Amino acid sequence: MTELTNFIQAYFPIPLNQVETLASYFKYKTLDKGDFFLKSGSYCNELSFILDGHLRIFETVEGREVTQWISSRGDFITDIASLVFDQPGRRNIQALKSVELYSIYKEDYDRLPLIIPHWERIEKQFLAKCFLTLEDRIFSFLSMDSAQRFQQMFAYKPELFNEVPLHYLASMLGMTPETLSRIRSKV
Amino acid sequence: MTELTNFIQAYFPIPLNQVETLASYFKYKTLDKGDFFLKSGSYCNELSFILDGHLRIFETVEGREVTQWISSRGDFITDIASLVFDQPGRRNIQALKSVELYSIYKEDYDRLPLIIPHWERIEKQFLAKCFLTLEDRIFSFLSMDSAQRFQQMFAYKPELFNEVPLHYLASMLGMTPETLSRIRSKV
DNA sequence: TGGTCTTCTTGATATAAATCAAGATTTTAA
DNA sequence: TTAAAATCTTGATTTATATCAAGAAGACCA
Repeated sequence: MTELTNFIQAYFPIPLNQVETLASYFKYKTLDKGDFFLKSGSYCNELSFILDGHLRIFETVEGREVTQWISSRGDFITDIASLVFDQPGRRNIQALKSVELYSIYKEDYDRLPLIIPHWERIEKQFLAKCFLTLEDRIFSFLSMDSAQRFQQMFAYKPELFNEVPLHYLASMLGMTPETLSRIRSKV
Repeated sequence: MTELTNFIQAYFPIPLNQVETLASYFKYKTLDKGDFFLKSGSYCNELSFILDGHLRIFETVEGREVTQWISSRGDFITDIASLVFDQPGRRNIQALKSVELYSIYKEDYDRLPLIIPHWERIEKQFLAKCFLTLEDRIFSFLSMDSAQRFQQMFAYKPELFNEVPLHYLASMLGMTPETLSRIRSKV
């Protein structure tokens, strides 16, 4: 369980004893390659922490799959529309390899404000950080060409490019697999 | 002041008497055309509500201005990095016409959790909604061409296209003014 | 009022990236 | 172990969009 507590500490600025308390609500589980963490339209009733493996967030648009993001070891994964607003999940989330997770389920998650002091504030700050990250990603589409977006992503998460089929990464970067291949061959 | 309370009610699900309390912290101010609400690198110490006019959020990249977003009547405006994390503002925010605002300043803003019950939760939900909006915008760059992005934006905020110079909108949509002009001429 | 600046459009051309196609390599599964 | 499927690359071609250029219309101002 120590790995989980380390990750929690990295994300949430709370005292050590509360880290332990928070960690105690998370339950270990695994997904096999191809399993769905969430299917679009279903409810997502968990917030999960990825211990190992990759989860692809995607949607099918006019017959082709558009990959929004790939989450990996050290990332949290959930569907905000479900978890925060009790709405149907907006995207598919599928394991690209076998995945190890620690999950807190909605029943426990909803009681965290009563258990962890200032939980709502901590969560607000967590969401604010996500907001800044998404803003930067939008800005990258407004200001960079394909090669620059590749370089930025490669600098940010180099291991992805070994561990995940490249056509998913191409989609996530807003380009075709052929374009990504040609960009890579020039470096 | 009733307009402000209406807008607050639309955004924040709190009882009427608290709406009044919250509204009492906001101060009216105006900006002239061309004035900066925020300059990149400076601290933004206010959360503001736009009563009238348009504010353009942009950054200069390699000599050219990239417009990230244009906020209008009914929108909130601030810099999250400053307001939440006390960091320098990330973008320029400039009035495109004369603008009327109601602003709450950081000193008061920071005390809201003590004044408005469940304020942190309300704010968390507000940020979660922003998160979903930004996600959708990212998805539009992954799945749509220029004409589709134009149509989506035109359906969402048609009045913008009368009231704001089109080259700013083009930049915000990730295309050149010429491309936007040609797309428009086909409709 | 006239003149300058900004905005917007339109045409010609260039460029980035998509599409189509095929082959090579690797992975998966029977 | 082998066949099938998935992945990745490379080349040829097409398409979407950017760039360059010029002119028209409107806004702003001295």
